[in-house]
Amino acid sequence: MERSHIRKESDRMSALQKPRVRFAPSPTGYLHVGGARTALFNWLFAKHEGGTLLLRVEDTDVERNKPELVDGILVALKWLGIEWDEGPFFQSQRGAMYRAAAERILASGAGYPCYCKATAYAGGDYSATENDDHEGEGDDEGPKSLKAVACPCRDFSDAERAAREKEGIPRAIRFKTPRTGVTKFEDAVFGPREIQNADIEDFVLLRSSGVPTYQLSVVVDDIDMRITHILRGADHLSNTPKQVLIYHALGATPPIFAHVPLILGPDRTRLSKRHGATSVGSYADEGFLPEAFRNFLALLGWSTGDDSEFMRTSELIERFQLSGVSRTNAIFDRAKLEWYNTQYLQKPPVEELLPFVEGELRRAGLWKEVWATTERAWFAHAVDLIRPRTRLLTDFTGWARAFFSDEFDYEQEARDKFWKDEKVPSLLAKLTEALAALPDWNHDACDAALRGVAAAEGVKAGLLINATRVAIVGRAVAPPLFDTMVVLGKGRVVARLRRALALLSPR
RNA sequence: GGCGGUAUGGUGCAGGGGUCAGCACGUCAGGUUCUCAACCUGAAAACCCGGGUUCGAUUCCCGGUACCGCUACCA
Repeated sequence: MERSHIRKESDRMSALQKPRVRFAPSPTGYLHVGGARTALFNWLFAKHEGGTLLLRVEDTDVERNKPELVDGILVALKWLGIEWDEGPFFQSQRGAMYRAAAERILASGAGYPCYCKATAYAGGDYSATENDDHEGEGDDEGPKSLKAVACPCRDFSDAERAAREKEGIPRAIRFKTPRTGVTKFEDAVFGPREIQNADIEDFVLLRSSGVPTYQLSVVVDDIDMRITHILRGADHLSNTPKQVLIYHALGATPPIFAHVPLILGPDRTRLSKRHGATSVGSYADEGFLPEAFRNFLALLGWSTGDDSEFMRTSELIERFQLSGVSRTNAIFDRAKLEWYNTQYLQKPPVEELLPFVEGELRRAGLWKEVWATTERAWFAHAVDLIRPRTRLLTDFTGWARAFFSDEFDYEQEARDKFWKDEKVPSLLAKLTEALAALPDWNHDACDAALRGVAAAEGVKAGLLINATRVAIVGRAVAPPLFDTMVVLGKGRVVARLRRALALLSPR
């Protein structure tokens, strides 16, 4: 795997070789929008280049990981339409490989055993002044007020080590970072990077428990899995030099890095629960379409260079390039997301939308099988009529519920607004008779019947139209009335008018 | 504190040594309509600050500031 000759071999073929990328979530929570965006970029890049996407679960931290969360992450990725070609692989099952790598580094002299009690020699404040950390966010504790200093074990003699081994003191393995020189690497987004080795501490590779740290396991896996490009959050930018050091210690050539800027909340702080929904699952539940979400996410930190905004997934894939990735953190703008959702609800052919509406109706327990078979045309027609006014899939079971069920409420504001005229009951009664007598049920016939009643009663058609809308769909806001009547059908319209009349004139 | 990164309207992105600094979302005001959405018209709204370099900087360089990240036997 980390054999350098194999590595060189693949480098020689790199021009012909398709990229291999990976998305490597850690199961410490649900899939959040930042992770989703990283996954999306990896996927778009792989698709664009005809490469391969791997999924790797980074679950080396026994304390923090919750295996039951893995499934939720996979489900969220699938919802997003991101499919991986290989994996998922679990780091928790690859321990032997990491331990072997750590031992190799130790043997080569690039690492050393550390017998300190875990974090025992950490000391000193980052700052005397900035200890203003507000508690309560739960997610990021950790000794952020402590600074690691050089470990004394680095300079132990063989005798000193032997003594501790004999005592049976647990041993971690640290990287012996050179005290001089610089470490360089290339980042496709941030450009060439160079940092002083003196600024890199002797980080731990293998915990005293024998479990590897992130720094070691990523590198070992990325080498083993022949990853060619690492696309990940910019929060890893400062860690990269450490990893480059490990690559070298293992005799491997580092891949190309591409760090993507972070996504922040509206207050420019790291996105967290306090900003509202941050998990992609919650957006699915709220009624967002995966393609809309993808389009929105893709343009967070990436652009085509021209002013393209609405791009179907195929176009995203076609146009995605690392060179278009921005270096500035982006803020998650829900209003824009909603705009994208309306676009995807309204622009594509109705057929594309049908499965999603079906799903929504099923969730609400309103789905009827005939809509998939004998009444499919009706269903498509209804959806097409409703969708110009929708922002979320849940609108289909929300304000548009009356199209799919006879059980619906009369919205209070709608009644107050359009039923308040005292002529409404008698108007609706006359209209009911007129409609019931109609031989043909179509847009123009309904239109003529209603306007006839309005004219005969000396009222504006709008008054009756609005009152009728409330009567048959229970809402002030709904599609044009006569179209609605046609979709609902004569029987239901008349029945609903009668029901409304009963409500209006209680005995 | 140290190290690193970033800085264009409220937001997401363009742009670039000389432009009326562009697009989109959002906002506001009109128009249209049977409600609402859509649609049409119009409006307000930005190059962080200070030094350089230059005939000329929003653009290039340096400093400051702000923000973000890393600084864990977390990832």
